[in-house]
Parts: sequence; structure tokens; C-alpha cells
Amino acid sequence: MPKETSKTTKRKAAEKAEKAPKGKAKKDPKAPKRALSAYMFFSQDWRERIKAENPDAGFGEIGKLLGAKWKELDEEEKKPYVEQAAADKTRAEKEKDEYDGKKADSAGSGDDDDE
DNA sequence: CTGGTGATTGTTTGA
DNA sequence: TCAAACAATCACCAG
Repeated sequence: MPKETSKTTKRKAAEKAEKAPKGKAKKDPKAPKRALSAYMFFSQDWRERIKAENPDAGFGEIGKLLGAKWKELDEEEKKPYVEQAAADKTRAEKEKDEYDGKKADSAGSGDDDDE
């Protein structure tokens, strides 16, 4: 089982660090990106409520409040969010479908967005 | 077949 | 424009 959840597999710090200069070194050319997370949908619907109940809450405050509430919700409460996550997952699945398909077909053709 | 790793996703506010 | 707390995820590749 993979470590716990938190400061494990930390990467953003380095990712943002390389964001300053002109991007020029990725893993996948078009990285089909993954799917959103239940938290993403949950926040989209709660972000307004959080601020509604915490108009004074700042950046980190709301974040913590959000997460705190998120866990407070019952499985049934997150269900809708999780469902969206599952739905988005399917979306990403397709997303990769073309990525994988294209990539397999790009056997030589000169297709490359790059910038 | 199994494991764990990394990559990714979206929000908020402020300088 | 980007940064970090907050949480989930889960597809990916490898031996």
C-alpha cells in the first residue's frame, strides 16, 4: 500500500519551479492529463458555500474549511461528487484514447503542436 | 500479476 | 500569473 495521503509524492514545487521559463521538457507531448478528483467537483459546488459561511475566510482558511467539511460529508453526500469524478474519469479515458491512438499512428508523420 | 509513483485536477485569495 | 493548503485519483509502467 502506498504511503499515506499528504506529503507523499510531492511534486508541484518542482513543477511550478520549471514553469517560470518557457516550458521545454515534458513527459508526454500532449499528456492526456488525468481526470478530475471528487474534491474538484465538491469544491466547485462548495466553494461558494464555504465563502458564504466564511466571507472572512482567506485563502488557506477556506482551503482547510473545505477539506474539513468534505470529510464531514457522508458517503452519500460525496457520492454526487464522486460520481462526477467517475464521469470525468471516463472523459479522461476517452481523452487518452485519442492520445494513445494518435501517438500510435504518428509513426513518422510530422504532427507536433509544440510551441 | 502486483506494486507504488508520479502526474493531474480545481478552488480560494493576495502581491 | 503564480503560489500553496485541501483531498482524491488512479492510469501508468515496471520486474
